[in-house]
Amino acid sequence: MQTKPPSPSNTLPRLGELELTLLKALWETQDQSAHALRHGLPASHACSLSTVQTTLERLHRKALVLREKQGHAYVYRARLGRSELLGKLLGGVIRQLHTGNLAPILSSFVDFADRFDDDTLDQLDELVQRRLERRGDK
Amino acid sequence: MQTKPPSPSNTLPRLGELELTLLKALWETQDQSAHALRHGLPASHACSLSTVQTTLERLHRKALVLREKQGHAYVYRARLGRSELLGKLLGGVIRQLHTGNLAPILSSFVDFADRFDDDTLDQLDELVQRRLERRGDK
DNA sequence: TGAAACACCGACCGACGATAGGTGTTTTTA
DNA sequence: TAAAAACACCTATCGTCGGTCGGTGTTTCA
Repeated sequence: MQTKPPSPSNTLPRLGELELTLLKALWETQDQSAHALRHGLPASHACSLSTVQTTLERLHRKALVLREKQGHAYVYRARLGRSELLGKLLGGVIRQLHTGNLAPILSSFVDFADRFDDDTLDQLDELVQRRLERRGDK
Repeated sequence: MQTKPPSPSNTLPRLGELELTLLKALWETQDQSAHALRHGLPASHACSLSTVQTTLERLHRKALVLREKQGHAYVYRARLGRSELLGKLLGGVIRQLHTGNLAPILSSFVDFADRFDDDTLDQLDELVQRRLERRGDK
């Protein structure tokens, strides 16, 4: 019946649907107010201003958005770019499952890329090559 | 005050700490009973047999483990390998964040690989090459 | 046949995301 | 300048989920 220190360890910053929607909106257009964000919401996520504000508050606590008083209202801005966040999340998932060597992870990802789309694997190849070259320069 | 159909859409099968621990144990040794699993638990996760059973039950509902009656007790087995699960989870995260084109995601991943370790990028290159070759065969 | 092992049910807790009303302060406007 | 609009901020409720067990009934076995 005892509740153990409720696992703060393993969890990666969980993102809800509205949080994600707002982040995406901020990636589209930086520096938006809660009001503006609310009106940019797809009809499927319509909700009150309060809800948007609370959610932005949470995002702020999670250090995923920055905000600044502009007049008497806040203006929000994503703190991480989409790719940076993605990197963080991928890292989180990977850290949960990897066991010392990364090979299975890399393999999974290549699998994923290959399955996703016909030329995704080529894109990946391209990126890796460029990265390898750049590294050679240093 | 209305609660909207609480987002069944975007979420990927969230995994708790104990769930993950049990899965890992099953990857180490297939076909274990709840009892055996319980005793294989690291001291930091010690808990009652009921807890292990409930958690396995959830894992079973999530289709992450298979089970089979052996005598009158169940014997559990991971349904997905570690890499398969990882692929699923990665796919989930990616699907949450991608916006039509995968380029930023691939780029993030290459970044990640490059930062992780000195030869991870080479490993990745190796895997991509092999995959490209295999594809050429077909 | 009695004890041990186990599945199954139900219960409770804390965390978290979504949702929103109310209050008070600031800004704008008529 | 006084009323109205826009906001931040606080608080509260709800649903879901993972973790944690106890109790009860059934199966197995010594």
